[in-house]
Amino acid sequence: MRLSKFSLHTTKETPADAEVVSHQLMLRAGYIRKLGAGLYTWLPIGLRTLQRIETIVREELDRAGALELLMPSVHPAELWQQSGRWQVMGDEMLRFKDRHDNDFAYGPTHEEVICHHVRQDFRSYRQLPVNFYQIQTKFRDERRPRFGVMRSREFIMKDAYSFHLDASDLAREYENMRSAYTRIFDRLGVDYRIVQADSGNIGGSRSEEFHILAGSGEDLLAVSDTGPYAANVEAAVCLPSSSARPAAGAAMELVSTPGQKTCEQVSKFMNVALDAKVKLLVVKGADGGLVGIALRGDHQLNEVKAIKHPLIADPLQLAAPEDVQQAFNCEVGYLGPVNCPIPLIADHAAAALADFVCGANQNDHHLKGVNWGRDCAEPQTADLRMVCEGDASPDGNGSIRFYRGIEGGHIFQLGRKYTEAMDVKVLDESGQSVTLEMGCYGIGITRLAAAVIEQSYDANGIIWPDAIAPFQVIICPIGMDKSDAVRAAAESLYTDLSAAGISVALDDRGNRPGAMFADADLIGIPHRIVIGDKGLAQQQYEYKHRRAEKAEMIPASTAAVVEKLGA
RNA sequence: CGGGGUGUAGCUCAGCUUGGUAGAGCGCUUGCUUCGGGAGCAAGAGGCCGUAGGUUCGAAUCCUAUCACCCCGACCA
Repeated sequence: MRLSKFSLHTTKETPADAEVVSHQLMLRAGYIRKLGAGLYTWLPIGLRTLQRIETIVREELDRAGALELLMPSVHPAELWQQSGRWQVMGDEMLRFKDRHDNDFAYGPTHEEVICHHVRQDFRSYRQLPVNFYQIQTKFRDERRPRFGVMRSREFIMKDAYSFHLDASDLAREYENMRSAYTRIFDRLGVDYRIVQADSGNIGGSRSEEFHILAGSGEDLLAVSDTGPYAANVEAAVCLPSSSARPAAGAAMELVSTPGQKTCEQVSKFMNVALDAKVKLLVVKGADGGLVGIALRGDHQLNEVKAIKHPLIADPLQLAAPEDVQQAFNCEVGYLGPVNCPIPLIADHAAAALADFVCGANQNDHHLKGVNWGRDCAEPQTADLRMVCEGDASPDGNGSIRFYRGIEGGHIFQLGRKYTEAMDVKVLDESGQSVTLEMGCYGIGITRLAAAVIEQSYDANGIIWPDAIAPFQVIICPIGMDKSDAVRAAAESLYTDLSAAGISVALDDRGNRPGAMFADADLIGIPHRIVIGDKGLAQQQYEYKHRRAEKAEMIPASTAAVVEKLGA
């Protein structure tokens, strides 16, 4: 491509409303332009990178045996009403009416539509298993779009859906997709981790996320420092301590703690460590009443775990202060497990404490030297807390460290959640009607482009991995308009590389060298060839890799350039 | 959805407190000189100051409403 004809719009200044590096660089390098909140135009150079990502995804999914199709982005409401998600989805789903006053949604995901297709066309187990995918624009009306295309409202996603006669075949395909994703992320050339995940609203059993590690990532990952364990903190398991609870050593004692309501205040006031204290949260129970959750003072409640507990209401709701006052006859700051008037669940770590400090269920008072089983009932225990850095890894191998990640892919074994609601069945070998097992597998295409940049840039701009660069190599001729030799050499190299099927850009815009180099660095082309009279006099081109400190001279031949590109 | 902030030239912003009819840098056009890390000089083009009301002799500036966008939080197949 000749840059003089490529409509490349780079800028020196960073647009004011870009927070993260990838967003700033994509705007500056002319990859994207904002149309509205969470809405972006992909300019020609940006689209080239996007299409290269799509190509990798297509190649690996095709290789894994998935079939590409294309579903509508506009969905009739009936389908979503049938699955029950018309009500569940809330404002995140963009809804509108057509001229006949019928309800529609712009598809945020396609489980309903693919289920509809499969129930229409699939009759027999002989037609299974099957895995359909599409690469398509989705819309989710995010409450707060941000970080450019990392969290936009309209975005391009690869979504795949597989259907199976039984759970074991679903598990087989899940592994198949998992390795296809591994190949995709390997080919993208990024540092990523596969982490155990919560399946969220979409439901289902097993679920893993593919995260690109980056400090600006929105997700926190708990990763073992020496072992293979990795999980999104939402899903990270906290095991009970292996050592037995110490024996009670102190007598229970009432302490006056006027005005000391938070754990931090009490800890300071009584001069006890935060992790020697038990705090009590009160939430709505599944039966409509109140439930107490006991946590160690330094721990935080994990809401995802909490709502899965049978006694706790989903969604999680903190009890109103008036309701707590009524049940405990004291204020929220002084609650504790001793004489607790409501059902109580203790996190493993809180239940492992002895001689602990807690609220006395009496205003302006706490208790110290409290022991489970002696001063109050042995509690029902559960894993309810957020994992902490330094915790033992649940697989018994190493301890937990935190990383930030950008979710680039997510794979789920959905089971029958949707196929049951949507009535997706075939006849099996014995002529029995069977509800199918379903899996779904997503990759955020547009987000990946930004995520790669978050991991690969420097002060001068983007540094693309070869696999997804918009051009492999850029030719920068110095003084092309003045020197016939330079022009001839640049044109001939450009023609040769193009003919060899190499994706090449020729900067024939007539810019000064500094401007050319600055643009080449900013847009992130991995290889650069500079052609000038000085070098040509020695029969040499100058070669520089985008990551290299210094340029080097190579023989002025197409073969020498091709060799560099392959290296 | 709660809290905070910003809308002035293509971009980044100043001007607003104390009302008097609009500025800078970058970019763009033309010419000359330059030409290995975003060149210099000169001359230009470009803005109903987000929108609608109101106050005033007079509003970018004060008031009200509204819209858009950004940040923090909550939320997130």
